[in-house]
Amino acid sequence: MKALLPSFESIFSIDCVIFGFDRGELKILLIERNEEPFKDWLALPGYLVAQDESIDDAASRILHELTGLKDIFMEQFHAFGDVNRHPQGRVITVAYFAMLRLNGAKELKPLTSFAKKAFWHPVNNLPALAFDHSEIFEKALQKIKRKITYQPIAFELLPEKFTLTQLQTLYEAVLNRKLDKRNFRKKMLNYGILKELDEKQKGVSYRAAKLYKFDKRKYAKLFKNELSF
Amino acid sequence: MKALLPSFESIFSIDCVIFGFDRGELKILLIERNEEPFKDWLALPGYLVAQDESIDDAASRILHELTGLKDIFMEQFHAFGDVNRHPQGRVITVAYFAMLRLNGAKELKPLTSFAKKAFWHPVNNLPALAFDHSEIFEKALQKIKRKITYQPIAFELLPEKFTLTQLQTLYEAVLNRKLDKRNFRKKMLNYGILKELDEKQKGVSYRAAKLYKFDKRKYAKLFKNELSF
DNA sequence: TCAAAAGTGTTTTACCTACACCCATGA
DNA sequence: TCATGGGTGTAGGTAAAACACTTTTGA
Repeated sequence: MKALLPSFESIFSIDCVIFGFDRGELKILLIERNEEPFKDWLALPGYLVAQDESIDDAASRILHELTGLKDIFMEQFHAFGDVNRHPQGRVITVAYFAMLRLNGAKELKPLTSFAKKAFWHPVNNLPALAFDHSEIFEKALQKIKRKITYQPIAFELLPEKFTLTQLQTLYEAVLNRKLDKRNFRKKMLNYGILKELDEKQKGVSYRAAKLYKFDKRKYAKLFKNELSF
Repeated sequence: MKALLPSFESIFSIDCVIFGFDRGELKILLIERNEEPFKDWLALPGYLVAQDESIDDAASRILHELTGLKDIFMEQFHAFGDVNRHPQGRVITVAYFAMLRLNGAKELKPLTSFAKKAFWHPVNNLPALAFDHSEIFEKALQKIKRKITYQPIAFELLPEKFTLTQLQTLYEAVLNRKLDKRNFRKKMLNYGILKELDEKQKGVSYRAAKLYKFDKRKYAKLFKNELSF
């Protein structure tokens, strides 16, 4: 029966919007393309999916090959399928996003010649990007803005130990507005998902702040309960 | 330059999860397939996308051709791309959902022979579906459960004029639990997005309830403001 | 007059918001 | 000793949750 039917192959791609947070600034990961179309343009890390890999697997592989980053948990957020989004024909793309801590020297090094280089760029003043990647980026930004208000995804962006001020700065960067310090701290501590450490910041020329850790165990418990109506 | 590059065609599909609400029961729209693979199976309305149509356009066309329904606003919610989800080869699918009022005789009539028929089926006790459609349906259900708590999508499912009890029954069906009548009414009326009509229910053998309309103008104003942190 | 659903208020508790000053530290 | 960010409390308003009885209507 199957033999009577045609057999399909498909061309489609994955694009990744990877957010990082560094010295108070929200950034995303870009590559410089080394192949047509859009050779030499800046673009989101993205490439075609192989016939024998699931889209989730493809996302991990592509990110790794183009940037050197591994074991990043990405979440799918939208498929982009305008007819002319790719100059060579019909290629839809499935977009993923992730949040990533930039604690120091996570090296960015493309493993293929498809990308000349990979680098972090502040989300403000992004240059024009290849394909419809600017649109994809905007949609991802909207997504995390919303998501950060009901899930503590922010912790992915910080080093393991962080101060409340760092956490607040991050929220302010994502939401793009100032928050009240006292209210912010109260609310965060009330969630009960922070572990206070017996440790303080070091190497600052002012009063050292307490360090905190994100308590994944408590978080899991908290968010098992569905949102209330 | 372009001529040097290969030109792509792609095979991929759209599947639609259409929710309806009828006499206190949440339902979805299914078709009975008339073609291989999965001939004679029940499935979500879905088909392959043409090369020259965007995925949003394809979703509308496919729903129309398989069920006769037109001008339904659908929202994309997820792409499914496991390697073996389609027995004929690599076919990823982009899934859309919509909520729809079933006020009486919206006729379901496939325009192509691809579907033998289209019909509504209660979401409880769904039979096995073709491909990975059960998984797609589950994801859509999760999606609207969450969405109904922060956006009044429920109104799409009700007739233009409805009673507060009907509205509550709908929320209870989607969320799958009982809600407090007084709190529900207070909350709904407080949103200010309901217009009270000078009309009452007819043909019931008990005290007739007031009818309400959804006030789209006020709703638009309310939800322009972003969620507060 | 009965059955069935409509309709209605209060209290308690939790959370949000706005707002300003002293403290600890290293340079 | 000074500059810098760390750290703290309160009052008022709003919304959520819990909870039970009376009213209206048609059969």
